[in-house]
Amino acid sequence: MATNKYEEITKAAVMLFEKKGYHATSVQDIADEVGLQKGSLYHYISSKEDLLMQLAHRSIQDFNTQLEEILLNSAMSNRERMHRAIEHHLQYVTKNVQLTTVLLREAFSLGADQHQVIQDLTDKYLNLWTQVIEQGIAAGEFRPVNARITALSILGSINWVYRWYREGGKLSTKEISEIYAHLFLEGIQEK
Amino acid sequence: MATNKYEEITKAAVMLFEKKGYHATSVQDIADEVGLQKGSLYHYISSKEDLLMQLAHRSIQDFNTQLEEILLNSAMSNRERMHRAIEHHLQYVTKNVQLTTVLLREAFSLGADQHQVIQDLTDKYLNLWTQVIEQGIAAGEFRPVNARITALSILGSINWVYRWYREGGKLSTKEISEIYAHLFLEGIQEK
Amino acid sequence: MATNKYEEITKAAVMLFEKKGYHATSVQDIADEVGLQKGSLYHYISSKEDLLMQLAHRSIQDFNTQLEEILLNSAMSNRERMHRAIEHHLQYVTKNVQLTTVLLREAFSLGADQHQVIQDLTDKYLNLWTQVIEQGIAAGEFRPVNARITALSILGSINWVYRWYREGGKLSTKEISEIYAHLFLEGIQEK
Amino acid sequence: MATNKYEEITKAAVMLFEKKGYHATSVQDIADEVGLQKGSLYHYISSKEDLLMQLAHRSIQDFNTQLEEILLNSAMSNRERMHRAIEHHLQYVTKNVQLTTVLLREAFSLGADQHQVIQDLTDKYLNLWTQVIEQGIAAGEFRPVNARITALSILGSINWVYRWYREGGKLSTKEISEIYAHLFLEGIQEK
DNA sequence: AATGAATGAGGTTTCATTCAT
DNA sequence: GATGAATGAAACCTCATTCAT
Repeated sequence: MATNKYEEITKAAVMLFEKKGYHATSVQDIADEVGLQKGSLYHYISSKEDLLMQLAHRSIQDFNTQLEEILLNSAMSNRERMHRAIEHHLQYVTKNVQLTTVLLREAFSLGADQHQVIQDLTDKYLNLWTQVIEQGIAAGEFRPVNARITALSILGSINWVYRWYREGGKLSTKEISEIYAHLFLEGIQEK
Repeated sequence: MATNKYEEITKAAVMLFEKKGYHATSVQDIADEVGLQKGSLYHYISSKEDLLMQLAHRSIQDFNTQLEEILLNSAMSNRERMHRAIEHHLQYVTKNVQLTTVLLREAFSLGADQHQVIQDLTDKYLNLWTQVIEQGIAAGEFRPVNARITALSILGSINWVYRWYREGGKLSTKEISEIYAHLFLEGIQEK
Repeated sequence: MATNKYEEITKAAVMLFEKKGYHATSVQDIADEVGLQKGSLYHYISSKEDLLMQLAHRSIQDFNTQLEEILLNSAMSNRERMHRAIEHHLQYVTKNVQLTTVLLREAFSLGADQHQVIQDLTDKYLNLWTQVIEQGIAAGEFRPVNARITALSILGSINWVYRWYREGGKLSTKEISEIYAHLFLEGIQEK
Repeated sequence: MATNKYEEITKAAVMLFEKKGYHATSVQDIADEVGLQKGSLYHYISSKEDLLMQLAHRSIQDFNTQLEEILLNSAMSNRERMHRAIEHHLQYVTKNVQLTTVLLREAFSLGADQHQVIQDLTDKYLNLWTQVIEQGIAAGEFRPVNARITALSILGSINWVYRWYREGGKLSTKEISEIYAHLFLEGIQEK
């Protein structure tokens, strides 16, 4: 099914990094998983850390691309944008729990330079969210909240999902999205 | 200055685990930090992992104790309880960022058994939050939301704070609390 | 000269375990002996203990195989069998003093599980000897002695040889065998 | 019951050395056993190795003393001497299995110098046995066997008993002695 | 006599990576 | 492209011993 060996290695790494953690996964483990010798892996990857980097990078890029698309759609209100952003984020997390876990839990293990690259892309993602909120406030759709803190709080909330979501649970991704969207838009207080 | 060597070791470990991560911190690093030989550390700790365990355990216990106190206070409405719980949680996180980081980021590095102990305490904490929400719903204070998912979303949000909070930032802990409390209670939507 | 690195390691280990003892021999010592880095040894062995296990196992297996062959030879009287068994045992001990020493002196250093495996094979060997004696009694060739104790006493005696035998001594293995065989068959008493 | 602390330590060491082996027994283990701190032990012993030395020394001295007494008894025939020597040796082994084990299994762990001291006393013991046999041959009581090899074979046999003897077994020490004495004097062959 | 903190050397093992074949 | 031998640094931990109190 794997179109090529690198993809295979990548999949094995995601799976193992998620299951055992980056540090606890040895290059040997990955080699075993794809049926190669340890040494042979190095025809495809330049280092274990680089493998992690590629994965984290791919994941955060996906998040950014996805959010940019939503923002570029001029037909939506900011309320709708927010709703869609939450929905897409959660969809990505739940459809790619392992990869998301690698990004959110393991990227910290990267060396300072590489980590900074991921950090910058993460900041960019945060900024896009902040922007949606600011636009919503400007348009009178949202209350005049602190946009950055609010973005951080929403993102923290929906990122956290990788920690508890398991496929085949009671609620569909769609249902979870609705709960989250409603929560952030309306709050829990009875009016 | 240190009243007790074990506390000193504990502090060094928290600091190093937060800065470099558990795996990247060697026993040598800790020994250097407290001015002991590597071997001498083992008069105080039984293993590096146990050191991590003690720290994580202490932290999650603190969280639980704190929340239980709020719940036992019968004079409050559930709305007030929620508000106070958010405030206390954030206060703990911001006053103990390093320790909280060790709990939330590094506990995963514990062996299965130890990790389960922490997990169980964490679940207990989640259940206490869920309980507040359920009581609020029963009392007509909150909308009839899915209590567990809502608890998870709020907790994820306020836990995430360890990832971006830095002492001396623009906002005080109190102000951050207000933003979070308002968000979860009222939502961001303009009425 | 070595056809195979693992054999080389094995030989070095036998030599060192015999000379210095298992505990006093470090993995470093073995590595030095074969001209490898400490870490490189682990391409060939899974642990120092396993190395000991392999050696002990090989040795006791040899003993068993050898004795079984004698027992399967139906052409012999039990007196002849006993004589041959003593001779072969002594021949193995004197031709493989180092390996025998590892088996008899160091197997105790194995962990409980591994040690039990060796113990079971040793018991099996004892049982084969007991069997020869019992058959000899049944056939009227031997006096009606306690077969098990007698087997233990003979085995103790010929095992002990590893403690004093040195190549190039006054007596040949053959001569030593004759002395032992005569002793156990006839006793020392003048008739 | 212990008349003094040193005796207590000595007993603990014998027990532990026998159970776990000299190397696997830590000074901590011994301290725990007698209810002292590790450091406090050194008021009584000069080193762990010295402790082993004292025990081995005591044991081999006992063997020698015992045998010398038998030899000094001029009233006995050499046949009787041999019988008594076997009986006393076995009695010592079975009454002091732990201590005998320490002598026979662990003395090898002593440093070269100390080990030589034990070796010399052991050689002396062997010589006493050889002497009995030689006297018996000279007196026409024994066949003209190789006295040293015969002594080694008998000693090996009765030393080996520490490997399988367990208190409360089917046979009494007396019965075991008879079997051994008979074996070496008469052999197993039916006349 | 007893403590317990501290040492420092040494032990086994793991592991990412390289490279000749 | 694949192997697998080899590296060498670093990891965690143990332990006999010392010594000031």
